[in-house]
Amino acid sequence: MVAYCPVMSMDAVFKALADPVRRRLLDSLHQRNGQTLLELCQGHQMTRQAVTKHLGLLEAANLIATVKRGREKLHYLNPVPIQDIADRWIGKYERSRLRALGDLKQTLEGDADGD
Amino acid sequence: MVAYCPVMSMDAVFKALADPVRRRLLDSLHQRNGQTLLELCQGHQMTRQAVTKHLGLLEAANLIATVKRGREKLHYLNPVPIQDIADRWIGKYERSRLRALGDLKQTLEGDADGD
DNA sequence: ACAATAGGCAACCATTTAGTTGCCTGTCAA
DNA sequence: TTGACAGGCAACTAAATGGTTGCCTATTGT
Repeated sequence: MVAYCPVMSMDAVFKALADPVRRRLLDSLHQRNGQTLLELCQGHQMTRQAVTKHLGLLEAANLIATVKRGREKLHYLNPVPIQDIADRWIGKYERSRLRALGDLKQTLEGDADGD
Repeated sequence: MVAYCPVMSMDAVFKALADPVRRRLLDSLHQRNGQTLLELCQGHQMTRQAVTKHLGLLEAANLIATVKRGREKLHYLNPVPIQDIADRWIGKYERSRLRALGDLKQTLEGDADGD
């Protein structure tokens, strides 16, 4: 097995997820894994080549893995980087959830009254 | 209190998080909430105006809230949209974590042997 | 009153991005 | 073996992005 690099550029993952087309592609693979390029093009109002570029970004971010089978190419979802972001980045905001808005509330009150 | 709209364009949140500068700004507010614009500019190798634009995107995505106090502007982190994405989008990939790579493994084996 | 401070706004520029078209290669099936 | 199918690659275009400079307004402190 390939040793998984913990954060193969977290930035690439964030950037890859920034586009709605790419998120739809991931959603599509989530529904049915192992689709070919043409299958993934279904329902997207753009050329095959455009979809290829999006898939290239997803692959660069390690969000999908591909396998060639004969003349077609199968695409597989890799949810690990998403999980990684959830753990390493989102997690810390989760914890501070209540505190953050509390600070704002306190400032608003202090501005008017100082209580 | 303002009724919080569950998903005030999830796309805006993803796009806002796509830039490392904006993630650093959020991290900075996470460390010390309620900073002024000039405070947030500290350590960023760019003009105040550039930072203002980044903060504008973060505010549009509802990731920060601002309060004017005199001539300065205080910025407060709002972690709710991040939480929202974690719950509504990332969550479903978490669940399929094992299945996804399992599919790929099966294809690879099937390609060679069919076991 | 006035200089300094905090910030807003608009125009402009360079780079990146998202998409296109056109053409080429490799595989499969009749 | 040859035509159809799946996909790769490169050049080009339009629009979005990230940054700048220049100037303006409002607040503050002396």
